[in-house]
Amino acid sequence: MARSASSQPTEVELQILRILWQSGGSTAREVHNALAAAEAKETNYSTTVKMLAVMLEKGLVKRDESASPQIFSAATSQKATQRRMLGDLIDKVYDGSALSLVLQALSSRKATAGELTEVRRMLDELEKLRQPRPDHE
Amino acid sequence: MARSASSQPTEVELQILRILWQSGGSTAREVHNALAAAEAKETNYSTTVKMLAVMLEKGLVKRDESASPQIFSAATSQKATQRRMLGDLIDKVYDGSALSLVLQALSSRKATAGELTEVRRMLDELEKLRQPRPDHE
DNA sequence: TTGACGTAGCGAATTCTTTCGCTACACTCA
DNA sequence: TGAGTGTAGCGAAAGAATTCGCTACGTCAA
Repeated sequence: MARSASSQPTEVELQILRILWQSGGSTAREVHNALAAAEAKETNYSTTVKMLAVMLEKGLVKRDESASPQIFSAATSQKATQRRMLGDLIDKVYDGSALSLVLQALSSRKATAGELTEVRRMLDELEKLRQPRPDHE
Repeated sequence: MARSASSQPTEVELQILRILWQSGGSTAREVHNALAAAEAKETNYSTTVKMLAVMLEKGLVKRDESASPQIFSAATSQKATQRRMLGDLIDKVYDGSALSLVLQALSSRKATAGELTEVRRMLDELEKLRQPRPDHE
């Protein structure tokens, strides 16, 4: 039976997901090579295949079996995964305060002027959105 | 020998750290109670003690043995841990782009007007800081 | 056909985290 | 003093994630 994908993807799973997000879809061999290239990871090819099998069982990846060799791709978008993991971090490490996370992200990593401008633009947009509906559940 | 604290604190370790950050220092019993209160965690008291021992070995917590009962406290500040974990998330899930994390944090969790103002203030400050030293490593 | 090479998959070993049972020791108070 | 209560610690079980060895099967070229 498929294991539940209850919690966050693990370390290695995340590495694989990143590869798949970037490529859009890869064979096991391609994933393995990318993995080896990215990290100093010197794992066996069958380890990669096993990880893909586990992830398939968990529902983290999809597989096109009609293709040969089979093509794996991420089951969830990068955005959705980011959102989930971000929310998790906020809850667990920032006591639920998105604000303090944002402030820390802004201050700790030095942003370029262009990036700051971008953030301002986002702020403007958010405040525009607030006007029409001053209060909603 | 002390295990290396190479990677991130694990799930339970983080829960314990949160308790210690909040209290500033607690006995094993206090940690255990807080743990039980926070989660529906119904773990044995000796499990908590063991976790503290493991975390001590990893260097995640400090212990005042002169006190009785002993007092445990976090070895690293919440801020420092936040910074490390945030950096980690940015690297691993946001391809190193702090900007896109910030934008997503702002857009996905609806912020209050006050919070948005706060972010603006931070932006102002950051841009002020940029002026005097237009470029530095 | 058959040998070389690559993909696919299973089961089990290894490693790390989380859990607990059991023991020892200190302290208190009737 | 000694029964009761609580802290401290050890070693090992249970669980989860990661790794690999070995086998089966397809394809392709000599």
